Amino acid sequence: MGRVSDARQRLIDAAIDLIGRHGYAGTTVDSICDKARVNKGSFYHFFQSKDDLVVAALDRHWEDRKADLDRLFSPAVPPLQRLQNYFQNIYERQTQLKASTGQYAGCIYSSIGSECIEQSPAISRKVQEILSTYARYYESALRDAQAEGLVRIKDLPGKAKSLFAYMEGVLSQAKIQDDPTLLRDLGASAFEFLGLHLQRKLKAS
Amino acid sequence: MGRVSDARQRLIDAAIDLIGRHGYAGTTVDSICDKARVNKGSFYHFFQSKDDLVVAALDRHWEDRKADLDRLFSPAVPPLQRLQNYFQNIYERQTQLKASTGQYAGCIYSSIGSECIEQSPAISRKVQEILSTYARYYESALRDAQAEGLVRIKDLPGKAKSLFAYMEGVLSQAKIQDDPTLLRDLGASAFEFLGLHLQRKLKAS
DNA sequence: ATTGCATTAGACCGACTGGTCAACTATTCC
DNA sequence: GGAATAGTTGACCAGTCGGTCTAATGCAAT
Repeated sequence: MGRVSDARQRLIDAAIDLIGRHGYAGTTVDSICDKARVNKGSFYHFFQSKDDLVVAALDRHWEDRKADLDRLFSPAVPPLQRLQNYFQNIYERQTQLKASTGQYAGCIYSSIGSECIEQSPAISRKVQEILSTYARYYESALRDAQAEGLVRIKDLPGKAKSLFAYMEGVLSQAKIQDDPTLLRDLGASAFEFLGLHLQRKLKAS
Repeated sequence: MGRVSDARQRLIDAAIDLIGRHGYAGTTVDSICDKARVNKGSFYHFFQSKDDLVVAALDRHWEDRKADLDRLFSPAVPPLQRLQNYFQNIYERQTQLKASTGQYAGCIYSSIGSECIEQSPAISRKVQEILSTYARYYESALRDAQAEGLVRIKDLPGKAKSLFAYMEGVLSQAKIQDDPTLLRDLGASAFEFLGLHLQRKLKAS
């Protein structure tokens, strides 16, 4: 019953784009409405508040990203190959985003998270939830690699968190310094972090 | 001639604290004035704009931090020891900030930087300047370590940038996830990243 | 003591903030 | 075709934003 509309989706898409570029506080409800070609009243028909929209946008962004990760981290792929493909994917994603928006996007979860702690509990919780789910992909791949004797890691969950933090750091620095080299070498550096050298060990597996 | 005042300094201190917690856009000129017990008129007597204050605050923050770094990265200290002391210093700093403000502060340069690119060129430039100066400490220590045969690194500037990005990532994730473990293990993890194991190799140097 | 100037004070500005509201319109189901 | 319902519209709100302005104030050097 009633009419149907994709305004909700348009608002979410606009929010992801704008917040990715200008941050949470730097993005206004009006600017989101403008970009989505939606009136203020419609915004508050679909969302209770700005924070509500941001949480929905995070959910939606993660839904999309998760589909990629599920493919890249498929157990059908050898564990170290998963990581290599994944880091390659990050490089390609960021390169593409830079081409279309003019700058590296970094990680939207971390960007929003570091801005919103102490300001919006709802957003913080969502970001924390996404980031810890995200990091589990690392842990799983490393555990499989360990089981196959490809790596020797003492504190496996710790190493997974470290590697994840490294990836986040690279994304952040690439964005701030507008530097592609860190992103390009992300995979190779990550493998060194694991005590591996890309060419030799990967061929062996 | 005329009176003297420390209002300028109070404004900078207040800005560092507030921006560290709520970000650039999330910190208002009024809130800075309130915290510094300074009136709006005085603010604009000392600074041309909000951005002007932020740049001054970044300068001031870096001035203080630089003094610490100069001590920690003194050539009088063995190069790997410099890094160990430095990572320990980060852990202590963040722990202390968490105790006094209730949360890990992360890196104020990266936080502001990732928020202000595309919004404020002046602030972006300042952040980029500070971050690249900062990373030189890493490069210098690694070069000295290499010269003493303590590490074997092919792309030394690249490795320095990677290690720096790792540190930034750890700070960011520690802040968002409110997780002390990453910070505690930062030094040990960094040495693994360099292909070293803390206890053994450090004793050898 | 006076004068000159750095500083202080806070009312004020227009633009914009997140959010509300009531009237209106189109669609879908019966 | 007529309810019932989902979505649209844009004027409006109180509060806040970064920033301006003029008058007052007090210290420092003469």
